[in-house]
Amino acid sequence: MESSQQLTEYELKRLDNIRRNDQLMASLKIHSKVAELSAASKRQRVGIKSYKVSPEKKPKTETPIVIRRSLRTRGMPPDYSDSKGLGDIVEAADKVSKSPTSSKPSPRALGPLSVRDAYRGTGSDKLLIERIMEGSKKENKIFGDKNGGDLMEGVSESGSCLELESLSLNPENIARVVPGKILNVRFFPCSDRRIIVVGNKFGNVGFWDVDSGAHEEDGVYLYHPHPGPVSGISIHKHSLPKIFTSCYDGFIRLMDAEKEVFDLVYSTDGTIYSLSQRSDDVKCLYFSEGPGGLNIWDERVGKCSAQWNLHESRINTIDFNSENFMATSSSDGTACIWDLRNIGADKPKYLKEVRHKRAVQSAYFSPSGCSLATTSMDDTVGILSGANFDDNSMIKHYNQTGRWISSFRAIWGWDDSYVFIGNMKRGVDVISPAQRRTIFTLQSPHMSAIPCRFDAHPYNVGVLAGATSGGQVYMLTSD
DNA sequence: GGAGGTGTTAAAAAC
DNA sequence: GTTTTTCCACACCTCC
Repeated sequence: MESSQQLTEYELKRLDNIRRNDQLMASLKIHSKVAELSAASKRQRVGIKSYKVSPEKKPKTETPIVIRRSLRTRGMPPDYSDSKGLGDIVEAADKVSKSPTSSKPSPRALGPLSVRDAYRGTGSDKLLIERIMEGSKKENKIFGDKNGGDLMEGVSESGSCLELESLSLNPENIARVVPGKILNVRFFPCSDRRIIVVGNKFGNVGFWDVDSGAHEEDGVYLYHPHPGPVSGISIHKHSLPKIFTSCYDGFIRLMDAEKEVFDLVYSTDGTIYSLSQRSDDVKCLYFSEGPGGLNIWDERVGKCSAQWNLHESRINTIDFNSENFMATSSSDGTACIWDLRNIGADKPKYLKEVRHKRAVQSAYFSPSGCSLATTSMDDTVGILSGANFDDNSMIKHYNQTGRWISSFRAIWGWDDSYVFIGNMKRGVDVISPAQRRTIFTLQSPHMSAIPCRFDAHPYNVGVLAGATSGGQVYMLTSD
């Protein structure tokens, strides 16, 4: 064994650096996060696609190391007057850092974060960035040719476009994309490719390029752009290289694959619970903030163009149909439909309200826009349909997920025939709104955890992504 | 009425 | 293989 006297000056200096880095990391409380990610990478099973974490990587500008305590975590009500857009960020950072009582975020942490610095993988993410850019160029060309129209493969004019019995899980289509609980899952809106984006409770954003073919990274890429749980992911069909993500800690970032940066779009002391965009508007972001607030961020003016208080408690989802209607679901036990042309600036008035007995986790419009599906902790899935959404039916569905599993959210398939929702027996329940009952349950021996959050591929009928609270993603297909 | 405490639940991590 | 840990939902209970 070498004694310290035999160490070279360089080695001593290096050990000293390591010791000081350890102290710094301990003081910033990120040791646990690193250990967690390293441990997770050791545990992965052979044969299952998984993220791989680089243990050495210590980025210079790491957002998560900033101890940033929001008003909420300090037990104080949110101060909406302090919400800052991009134009005011430097000023906001200065103001906070001068405060003697609050912890001091680095102003750099409030700026853009390079994709390279946010990356946590072992290999290169060059292939992913290339794939995203390729997909974007192709989609933009298609939309240019088709004058912006949507094209869905396999949709027939009448009846359902999907044979339920053919929906299955191929063991090849399983990947561990991030560590921990997934809160959001989205397909990249690209017609000839399956790229799945997820956000987890640690602030990671993971990508799974399903059609990548076998290579070192398994097509799985892990980033860490946020300090807290990722509450929303939005990728507009007509603005493809741009991936918006929001987090509980009050940040909205834009991953621009072209610029290779996670830009900071919006920052607030409030909690951001959900994020959405309208299909006919690429310039505005709709997001929920604090207990019941809903804001519209307008990119053209660089600030919020509207701020409403629509609910008594947090807004869990925001969705739109093509008729200027917006649906919100809230933990106050209601879901509401709003007419955006006539919402009322001061005292917003809903067009329709659905009352559940407990918190409402989601409210999504059907593909036609004529129905609404709500999911509530009161063990029902509500279907609102008919003229003026006057018909309301409540379908029994067990939704008690406990605290470790993300709450269930019923989503629509590729037409108005079916609604998909997870169940506690590691299956996917299919509800028929017409029959007002669960008509089918998809189960697979390969599904080792409960799929709780879903997304239907926007162009490929029968391609359904289910995400679990252990970081796994299942891609069901109907081949 | 609201602050504070607790039970629920499944999967990963640790043993 | 078994036990421990996770802990940013929510509902329900008690106490003040």
